[in-house]
Amino acid sequence: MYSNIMIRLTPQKLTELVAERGLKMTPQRRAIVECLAATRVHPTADEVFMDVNRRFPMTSRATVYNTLNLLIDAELVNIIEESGVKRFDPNLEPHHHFICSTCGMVEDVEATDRLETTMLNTGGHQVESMQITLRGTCALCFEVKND
Amino acid sequence: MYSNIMIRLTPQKLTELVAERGLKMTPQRRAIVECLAATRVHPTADEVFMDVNRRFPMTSRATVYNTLNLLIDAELVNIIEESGVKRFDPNLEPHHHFICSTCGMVEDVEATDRLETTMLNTGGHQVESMQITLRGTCALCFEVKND
DNA sequence: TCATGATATTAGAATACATCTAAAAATGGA
DNA sequence: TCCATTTTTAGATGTATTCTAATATCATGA
Ligand SMILES: [Mn+2]
Ligand SMILES: [Mn+2]
Ligand SMILES: [Zn+2]
Ligand SMILES: [Zn+2]
Repeated sequence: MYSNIMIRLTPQKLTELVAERGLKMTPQRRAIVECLAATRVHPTADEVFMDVNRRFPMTSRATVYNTLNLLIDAELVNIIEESGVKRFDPNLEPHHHFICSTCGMVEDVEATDRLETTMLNTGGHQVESMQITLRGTCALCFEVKND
Repeated sequence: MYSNIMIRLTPQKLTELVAERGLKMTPQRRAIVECLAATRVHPTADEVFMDVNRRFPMTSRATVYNTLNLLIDAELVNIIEESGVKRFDPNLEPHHHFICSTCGMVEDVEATDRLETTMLNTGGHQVESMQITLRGTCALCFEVKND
């Protein structure tokens, strides 16, 4: 379903980030990155917090938020906002998203060359990124609805 | 710059909404809708609150939020989330957005037929809408940066 | 017109998510 | 191992939004 050449945040990338910024490697940072690297569900900060605490209790929310913001700043994770919460995306491959209006599920949608070459008139602004969000009803919710 | 056939929220549409839902027409609702109908800046709830209060003091935040949510629910305004705040969009014409990473300005970008006919593989989900967000540096911020 | 019941508005409390603080703990190089 | 520096922590604070319940307004029809 997913190609294994997908560009992703990995624990190795954390090591590089820590090295090049003169930061320190800590179990919390490693646990947060391992959690992100292992998931495709675009977790919220709180979901990361709960997941990390399952394996490494007493990790604080502040550390989770600090680390997530560090990774955002280093462009090793992307951020998606939906219904007032931020979701974190470790998939670095340019891609888009489908969001289910019923269950809130966020799924990756492969980017096509056709759509990347934007024909949009952007009124003289410098465009640096393009993100497409598709909304609708996911296959599962659609099935449930027509039970 | 903007076509005048643009589909927009109008005070008349509020009147229809109020009628078909058995709601009441109030000065607050009218003022909020007039504020939205007159702007192209995609205001936040607080910006609507302040604008409405300039002409109609003592309007509460609760009423602004209630009315905005009523309009969202009736699909007479759309919502854009950016940096943890919701922005409200009375432009009902299908269109996209450019967001300046420097000043936060949100500007409409015309939708093209070419891009509307999505070629994306959506994994069997029912797609109901598609929204493109372009990010970058607006012309003004770019000019300031190269002063 | 006025009374009545339904709906809307209000100020402020409550909630949710995120950031900040400052004291304690952990890290890694000398 | 020591120590300066960085990180973590619990809880406080901030910010955006929703909730509450008392009061005000509206619209209907007697
Ligand atoms: Mn993704
Ligand atoms: Mn718009
Ligand atoms: Zn769903
Ligand atoms: Zn700008």
